Amino acid sequence: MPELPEVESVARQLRPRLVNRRITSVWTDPQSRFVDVQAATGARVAGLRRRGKYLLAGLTAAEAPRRELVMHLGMTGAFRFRDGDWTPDAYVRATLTLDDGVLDFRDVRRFGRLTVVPAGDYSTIATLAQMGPEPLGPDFRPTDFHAALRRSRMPVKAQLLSQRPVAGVGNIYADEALWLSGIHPRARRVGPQRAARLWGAIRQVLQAAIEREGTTFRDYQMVNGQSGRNATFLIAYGQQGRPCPRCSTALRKTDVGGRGTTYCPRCQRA
DNA sequence: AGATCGGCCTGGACGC
DNA sequence: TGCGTCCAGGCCGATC
Repeated sequence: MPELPEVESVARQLRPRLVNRRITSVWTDPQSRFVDVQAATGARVAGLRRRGKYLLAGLTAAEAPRRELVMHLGMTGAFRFRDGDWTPDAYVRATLTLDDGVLDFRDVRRFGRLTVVPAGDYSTIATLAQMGPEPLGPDFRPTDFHAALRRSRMPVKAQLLSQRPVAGVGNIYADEALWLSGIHPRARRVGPQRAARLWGAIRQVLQAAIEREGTTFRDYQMVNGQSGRNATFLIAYGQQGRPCPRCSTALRKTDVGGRGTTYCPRCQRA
């Protein structure tokens, strides 16, 4: 489940090997969620950045308007270069041939997406178009965050997963941040003080996870094939039945907005 | 227009 | 052993 720290780790490994390369040909699996990726053929990759859980590669080509290759890893997406230890793989859904190598997009469950759009035009990608501020950037401020949470009556966890109040938080880090800030995932009203605590908790759990190159719970792998090291540091996500480190109450698993949710029934308050 | 819910997709865990 | 069922969940689109 690649969320912001996982996608950031992928971006850091992908960037030096993709930027300034020319894409000489493109292959995509017709059964997967790919749109206009052929339009990347012949272009040069001018830059690679992360926005929430998306990777955005700027593309330049002679006699053509600027475009962007938008990449989302879905649940099981991973990029791998065909290096020395490469072997054929039935789960490769797309291949970008570069002027100096071959980059595969492997995705067992086909939730990943690759799309080429006019540069900056995300109108066909609603989640990206409506995405909230980067949680580790200067535009993410406690007061604005509180105001954003007040604009909806959905449970706070569902709001986080919507990507609108803040970018890049998924199921793992939502559970972690809500535990850290002592807020019940089903809370529908979060006051300014609790919003500020959640603001800080989101930044804290994401920053720590980036430093450990993400959480590998099942499938997530970096471009070099390695796993992230954050899984053993999780306090809430997937830890149902274990004692809460704050109050020793057994963590409970429930369902919020159709997503598995683990929380402390005693010290996370609605 | 916002909220809700089912569908997508596959492998793995589990029960009988 | 083998089969069936359920679960994981980011995002999208249909529907209310």
